[in-house]
Amino acid sequence: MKKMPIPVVQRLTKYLVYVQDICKEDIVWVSSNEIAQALSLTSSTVRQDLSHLEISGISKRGYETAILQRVLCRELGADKTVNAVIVGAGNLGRALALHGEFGRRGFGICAIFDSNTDLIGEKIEGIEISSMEKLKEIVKKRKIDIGMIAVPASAAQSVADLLVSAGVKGLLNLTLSHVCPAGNAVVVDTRIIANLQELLYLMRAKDSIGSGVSARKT
Amino acid sequence: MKKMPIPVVQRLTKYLVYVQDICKEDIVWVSSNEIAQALSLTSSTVRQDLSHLEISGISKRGYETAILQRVLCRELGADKTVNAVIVGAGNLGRALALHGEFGRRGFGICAIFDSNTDLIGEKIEGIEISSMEKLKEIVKKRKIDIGMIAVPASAAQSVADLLVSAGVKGLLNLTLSHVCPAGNAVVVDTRIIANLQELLYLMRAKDSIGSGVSARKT
DNA sequence: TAGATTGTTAATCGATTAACAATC
DNA sequence: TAGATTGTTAATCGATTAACAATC
Repeated sequence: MKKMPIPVVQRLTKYLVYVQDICKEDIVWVSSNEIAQALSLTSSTVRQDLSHLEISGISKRGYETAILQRVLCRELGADKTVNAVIVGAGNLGRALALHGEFGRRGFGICAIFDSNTDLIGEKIEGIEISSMEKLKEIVKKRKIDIGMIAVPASAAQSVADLLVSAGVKGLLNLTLSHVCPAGNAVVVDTRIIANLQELLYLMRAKDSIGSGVSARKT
Repeated sequence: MKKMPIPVVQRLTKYLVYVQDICKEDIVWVSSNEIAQALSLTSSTVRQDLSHLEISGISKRGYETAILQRVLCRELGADKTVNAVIVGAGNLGRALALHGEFGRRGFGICAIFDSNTDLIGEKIEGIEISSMEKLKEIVKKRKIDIGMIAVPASAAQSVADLLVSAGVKGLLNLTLSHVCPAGNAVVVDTRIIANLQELLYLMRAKDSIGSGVSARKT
């Protein structure tokens, strides 16, 4: 029951989205095979993953969608609101603040910080941009758990350190550079640009566009 | 030399960012151990990964940063510009269009599409928002390779199908729902929200915040 | 009952780590 | 030369897949 492997956790987040969808369509039962089909997985993987949860399926029917949704929510912590702040009020930071999905998923953006003093006081979605000097105070006072780093790559590490010293427990790094997990905070990278490069590699691997480097060896 | 595992490709993108950084600082040599330290890896992993590349290090010195950078660029296709379009001119789509990092990394945003006719004609960073009806034509004419999906989750699959039928070879899915790879296009998910849930799980696993569900079993 | 689907164990597959000879 | 670092092989570790008895 304890300590799921990361790949399992990542798939659970997919199951949750899918199950929420079909719940809305009033589908009551779902089998491991249906989940697998919908998410391009195998039913074996799905059953293996779900075995980490406090849920039992029923032969010939599968899993009750409502229960599955509830259990997944609880396991992923999606049933509680978590307080987060965004550092960096550039395009990315703003998009995050404006992106309604966070709120819907239980992530409450409590504040936005930026080092550009011209921006201080401006409001985004009702959330005021504050100065970096106030970060520590606000994070402490409002019991912020998560900091999202949306600053230029070169500032990422110092912002991470500041957030952790202010008491944040988890960091979402939207930068493309590596952030060393200071203290015992956890860091997860979003890696949008790395994802694009990964995509490019997969595309070329598939039908060998480009490069044309014929593995000269011997 | 062919077909690297995905985890290796993902790390190569990190190496590239790091090596570009230290190149700018005029550092000429870097050892597997230094790379490992900087990116929270082991030197063994780094050497294993670099063995997939057409590069040789030198005992006692390591790898020449300039060469390493060049080889990584080539391997990841980061040395050529790739044409991409964004579908969805909401907050996320706009942030992507405005995010200079794409351009700097060789991803040229050629067009933005949206189904909201009120937005057609508006310009973002000099790129005009076009109607969905023009997608096929523009993708074909401008030889677009990559489509970024920044629409509501419910529309993701149909947008994906449209992009693929227009000739796109790769899809970056910014939605939180699963996109089935149509045709032989490749899909990579960014999963920002899933990343947040993963982060939350890791945070709780670390110092057991929340849940408090004591694995009742037997 | 017959057939479908779970839950779980065992087998396979793949990735990471360790170790060490080669080499600069 | 001595010591550091590569490149690579082998060992370990972990995740996915296959298989199948249990069960509804």
